[in-house]
Amino acid sequence: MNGLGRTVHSRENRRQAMSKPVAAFEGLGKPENLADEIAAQLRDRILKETLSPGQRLPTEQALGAQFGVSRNVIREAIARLKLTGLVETRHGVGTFVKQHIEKRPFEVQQDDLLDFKQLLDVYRLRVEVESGAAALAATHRTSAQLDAIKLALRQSEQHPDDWEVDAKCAVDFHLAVIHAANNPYFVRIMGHLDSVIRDAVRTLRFRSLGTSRIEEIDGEHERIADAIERQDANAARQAMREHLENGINGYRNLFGN
Amino acid sequence: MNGLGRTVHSRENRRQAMSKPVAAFEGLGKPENLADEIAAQLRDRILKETLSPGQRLPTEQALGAQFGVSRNVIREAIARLKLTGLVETRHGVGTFVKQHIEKRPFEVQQDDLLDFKQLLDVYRLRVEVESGAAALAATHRTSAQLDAIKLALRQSEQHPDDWEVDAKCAVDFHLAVIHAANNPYFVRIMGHLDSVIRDAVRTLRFRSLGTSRIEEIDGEHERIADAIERQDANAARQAMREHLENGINGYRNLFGN
DNA sequence: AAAATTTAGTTGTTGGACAACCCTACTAGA
DNA sequence: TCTAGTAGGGTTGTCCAACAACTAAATTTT
Repeated sequence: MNGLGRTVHSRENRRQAMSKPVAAFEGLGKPENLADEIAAQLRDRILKETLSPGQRLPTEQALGAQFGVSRNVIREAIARLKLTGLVETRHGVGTFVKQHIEKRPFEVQQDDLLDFKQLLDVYRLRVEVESGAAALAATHRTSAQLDAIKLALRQSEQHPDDWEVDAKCAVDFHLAVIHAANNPYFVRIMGHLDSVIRDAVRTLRFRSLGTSRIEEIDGEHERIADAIERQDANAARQAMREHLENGINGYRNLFGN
Repeated sequence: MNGLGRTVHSRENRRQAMSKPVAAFEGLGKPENLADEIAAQLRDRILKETLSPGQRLPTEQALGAQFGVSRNVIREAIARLKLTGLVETRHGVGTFVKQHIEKRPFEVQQDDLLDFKQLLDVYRLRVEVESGAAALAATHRTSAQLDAIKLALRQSEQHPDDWEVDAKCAVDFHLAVIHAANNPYFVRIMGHLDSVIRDAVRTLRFRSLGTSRIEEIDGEHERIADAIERQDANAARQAMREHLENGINGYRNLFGN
């Protein structure tokens, strides 16, 4: 044994499974792709199991034999790990687990968000970032951006009945605030966090508690917009923070966190 | 013309350049790798030039011909773009620029940080995240983690003379606070931001203004630690924010931002 | 006209080959 | 004996040619 455990599908099994489109395996998930599947498995082994920083991975040939795939697929899998900063390859020497994994780019894996605790952790990060964006918007906004914020607000108030339209307007409002910060990095990370949170909420089968809060939400949005208009950074930050925390508190009671 | 412009190195030129180790090209940067080089070029074309969302890229064969490399290299390059969320491949159909680029994982490219304005934008994000981490640390810390924070503080005070040791202790202090938040996502993104900022500071050739501030820094650290000990989240957040903003203000005056 | 089949084009995967590179061990000369 | 150079094995990087799996459109059949 060389420390990497057993392969999951023998080459023959995989071949069978792929010719019959029924696909015997795959409890849940995305693989769809041999390289993705293998990259995910290697990532798990690096993060959880016995592959410590600086340690060398088996050769591409060996990995190919273990997983029952060609060297090319292994190379693509390793390329993914390289890009995410988990490993590093040295030409003619081998592939090694990186020393400083903490430097790697930030990304939330969908697999991570299976329970409410993890969703809450991500949400807390979102609260900080978006509150900061609101504060920056207060001091850095252009007048056109302020108009966009007000517009989203007014459109939301015009549809107090229609549930879906109202939700869309709320999204527009938050987007307008973030863009008003005039900081591309806030836009980038909020885009990522928002999509991740949205997916998680869907897979955890939350149903909108928001409908019971629509008037309060409008009021909170108004306070945020006011603070941004007055260029009061601290007030904007605080208002946004309270708004976001109100949004999650309903769920927190359900889960007792 | 098919919209992708001309190739940079013909196959023959590249072959020559590779047999002679002098390597004719390489103005600056990392490529080292054909796939990396090509992935970078494709990324530029998607972000800046004429490749709009939803549009289809040329086939892998065509790209290989254009760049003068094998289809395999093109595949690895596309795999990188796929992972960073820029493109999406559909088996048997083609490769397409993704519609919602904003969902892609958060990563600061080193190329982005060439001037102080951009560094400041990233730093603002860091301020928000790390202040939030301090607040979380105040409410979520274990007693062992509080001890670690205090230890880093005391070690820093013990070396008021040694410049390098003091800097190391400061890093330890910030790390201890972040970990005390007990939220893996804060750790992850702070790791990324910190390494990016560190690199940028180096390449922009800043020299430590910090030496003139060592006593103040110790005092600010102490206020942060106190607030965390008292479990006063708002005070911790505020203290950390002021500390970080003090740290950048010296430079801001230099650049007039 | 609608349904079934064929066909062309594209990505996914494979296996083998060679180049470039690093490291170690061995050998030849001082 | 010690040092410098060389040869060799092992690993990653790149290329090539082929086939499988898949999609969409064209063609044929009903």
